[in-house]
Amino acid sequence: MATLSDVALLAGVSISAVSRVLSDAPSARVGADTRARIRAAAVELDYRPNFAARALKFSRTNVIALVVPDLTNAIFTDMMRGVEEEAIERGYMVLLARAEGMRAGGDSIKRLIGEGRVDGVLVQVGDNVSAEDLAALLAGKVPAVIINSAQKGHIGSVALPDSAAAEIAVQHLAGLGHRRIAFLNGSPRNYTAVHRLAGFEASMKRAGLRVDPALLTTLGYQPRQGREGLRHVLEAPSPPSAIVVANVNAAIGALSEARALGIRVPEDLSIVAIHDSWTAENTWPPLTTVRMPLYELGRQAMAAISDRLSAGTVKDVIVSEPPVLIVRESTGAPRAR
Amino acid sequence: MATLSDVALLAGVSISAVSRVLSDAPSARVGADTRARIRAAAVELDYRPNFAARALKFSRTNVIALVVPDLTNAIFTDMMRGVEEEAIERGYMVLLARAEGMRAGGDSIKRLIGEGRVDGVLVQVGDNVSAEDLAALLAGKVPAVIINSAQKGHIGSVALPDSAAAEIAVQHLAGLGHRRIAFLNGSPRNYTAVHRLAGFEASMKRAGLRVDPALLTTLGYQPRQGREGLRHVLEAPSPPSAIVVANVNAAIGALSEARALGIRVPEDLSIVAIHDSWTAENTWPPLTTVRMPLYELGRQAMAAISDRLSAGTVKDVIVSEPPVLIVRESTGAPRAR
DNA sequence: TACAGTTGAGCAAACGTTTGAGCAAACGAT
DNA sequence: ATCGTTTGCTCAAACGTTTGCTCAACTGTA
Repeated sequence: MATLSDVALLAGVSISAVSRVLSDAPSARVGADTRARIRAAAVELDYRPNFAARALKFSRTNVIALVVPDLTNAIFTDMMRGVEEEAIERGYMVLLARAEGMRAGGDSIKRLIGEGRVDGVLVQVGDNVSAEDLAALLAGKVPAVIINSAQKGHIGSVALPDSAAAEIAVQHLAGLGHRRIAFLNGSPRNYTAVHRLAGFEASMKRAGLRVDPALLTTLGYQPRQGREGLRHVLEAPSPPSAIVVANVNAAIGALSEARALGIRVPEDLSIVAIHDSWTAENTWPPLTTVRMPLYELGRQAMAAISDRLSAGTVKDVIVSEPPVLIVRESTGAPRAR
Repeated sequence: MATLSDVALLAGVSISAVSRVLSDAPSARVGADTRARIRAAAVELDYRPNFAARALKFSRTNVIALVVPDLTNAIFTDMMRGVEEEAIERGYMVLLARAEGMRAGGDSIKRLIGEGRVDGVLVQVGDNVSAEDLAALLAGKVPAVIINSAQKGHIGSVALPDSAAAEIAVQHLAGLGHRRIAFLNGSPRNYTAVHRLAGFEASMKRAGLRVDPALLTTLGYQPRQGREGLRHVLEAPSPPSAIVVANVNAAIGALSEARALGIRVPEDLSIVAIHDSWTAENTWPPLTTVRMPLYELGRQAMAAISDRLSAGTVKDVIVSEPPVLIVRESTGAPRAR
C-alpha cells in the first residue's frame, strides 16, 4: 500500500518526479541518477499505483463487465477465456456478472455503469432476454457490445457463424444418407436460433430434403427442453432418423431421453449438436458436435468494446473462423428400411 | 454521470449539504425543504455516487475477488450463487478471477490487492495449487478466506462436510449389499481428498468391509482421471462391484469409460459420485450422487471474509448442512455370485 | 437588551494520482 | 558579460467524495 509520496520521501524527490518516472512520461525531464533512485525506491516499497485514484483522475477504470445469462451454458467457458485473454492484452480487467443477479436487483446494471465501476459492458443475450434489455442498454447511453446477436448499427455486436454451423450438421447427416432430419432449436426470439434455422433450411433444400414442420421445435437450449423436443418429434406421423440439436446441453438431454425411451443411438437415431464441450465427449455414445469458434467470439467481443472505447468505432462482426465438425459416435448411417 | 456538484447546483445548495442528505448522515442538520429540494434534484439527475471517489476516500472498494481454479468444476456454479447472494446482502460486489489467469501473469493476484481493487480474496483451492499459493497469500498480508480447506488459525477457511459425504456414499452401497467398493479420489495434497478418504475408510470399517489398496486411486477430479481410475481398479486381482467417485465430473468420465468397456451400469458396476450437477441427471443411466451444500459453502465463505473485514474475526468453518444422497439409476444391488 | 444555545448551511482539507506551468541552475553562443 | 535555451525538478490544481470546523441567523431565556 505504498503511495507515490512514500516513494518520493524515500528517494528524496517530489511526488511529481516519481509519477513521471514510473509512468515513463515523455515530459519527464529527470536526471539519470535521480531516475535510478526513484526506481530503486519504488521496487523497495513494492509500489503499485492506486486503482481508485487513477480511476478518479481519468474517469475510466479499465474494467469491462461481462454479463452472461447462465454460467452453465456451454458457450460460457471458452468465450470467457477469449474475453479474458484479449482483455489482458489490452490492459483491461473483466468483471463477470450473472444476468440473474442483474435482473434481481433490477438496477444492478445501471449501478455498474452509473457508479463508474466499469467502462463498458459485454452482454451475452440469452434465450430469455431481448426487448427490455436492449432498451435499457440503449437508454443507458453506455458503451456496450452485444454478443450472439447483431443489432445492426445501433450498438456494436459480435455473432457466431450460426447458419454455417447448422449447414455443417445437416451436410454431415445428409451425407450419411439421412432423409428425415429433425431440428431441435431455441426460441425464435433468439438471434442465434433464427440463423441456425435459416442454415438448417438452406442446407436441407440444397440436399434436396423436405423440411417437415412436425420435426421442428423451438423449445430452448436447456437439457430439459432437449428431452421435450425429442419426445415431440418422435410423435410425428413420420419420425426422423436423425436430429440436429441447436445446443449441446439440450442435445445431452435429448440423448439421455432417447436412452430412457429405449432408442439406440446411433442405430435408431443419429444426433448431432451445435457447440462442443467436455460433457459432449463424456456421454454415451460420445456426441458428434459442431464446434463453434467461441474463444474467437470472446476475443472479438472484447476487441470490439475496446475499439469502441478508444476509437469510438462501432462494428457488427460475425466471427469468421468456421465451425468444425467433430465426429464422435452419436451419428451413423440410417437403418435400411 | 451526474456529480454531487451538479446536484448542488440544481438544488441551489452546497456540495456538502447534498452529500450529507443523500448519505443520511446523522450530522446532517438540514431543513426539511432544502432536503426535499436536494432529493428531487438527485432523482432528476439520476445521481449515483462515484465509485472511484468513494474508494479513494475510504480506501475500500467493497469488492471481493473470488479466485477459482476451474470454471467447469462442478462445485463452481452453486458456490458462486451462494457467494453472490451473500455479497449482495452485505453490500459487496464479486470479482471473479480464474486461477489460470492468475498463474499466467504471475502477479495478477498481487495486482488485484496491491492496486487496491479488492478488499479481500476468496480462494477456492483446487487440485493443483497449495504450497506457493498459501505462501503468497500469507505473505501478501491480504484478508483472505480459503474455500475447501482448513488452515487452522492462520487465515480464515470454509470447508465442506467431506468425510460425511463419503460415508453416505459408502453406506448407500453397503446397504445395497456391495462388499468390494473402490474409491476414485483426488490428489492427496488436497484437503477435500484426504477428508473424503478418511470418511470412506471410516464407514468401510464400520460396515465391516475391507479397504483394498488396489481399489484406491488418487488421480484427480477431471473426467479423464475418472476414466483412468476406473480402468485401474478394474485390473485389480479382485475387481469391485461398486465405486465411489470423489467428484461428479470424474464420475461422468468413469461412467462413459464403463460403457466403452462394455460394462453395464448398475448391473455389473454401481457408481456413486460426490457432488451433484445438471450433468449428473443427464447421463445414462442418471448418476446417483451425494449433493454437497455448495450454496451454503459460498454464503459462509462470503460471510467469513466480510466478518474478517469489518470485525477482524478469523474463523475456520465447516459447513454444517449435511450432504444428501440423491438416488438415481447408477446404483443397484450387486449381481449374485 | 444581551447572551447562550440551536439550527442551517458552507469552507476546505484529504484520499492518491496526473500534468500543465513555473522556477532555478547550468549551458552554449554571441 | 549577457541572453536565450535546455535541463532538472517542484508547485498546485483537479478528479468526486466525505467530514470536521466555522459561521451566520434565529430561538428562547435572563
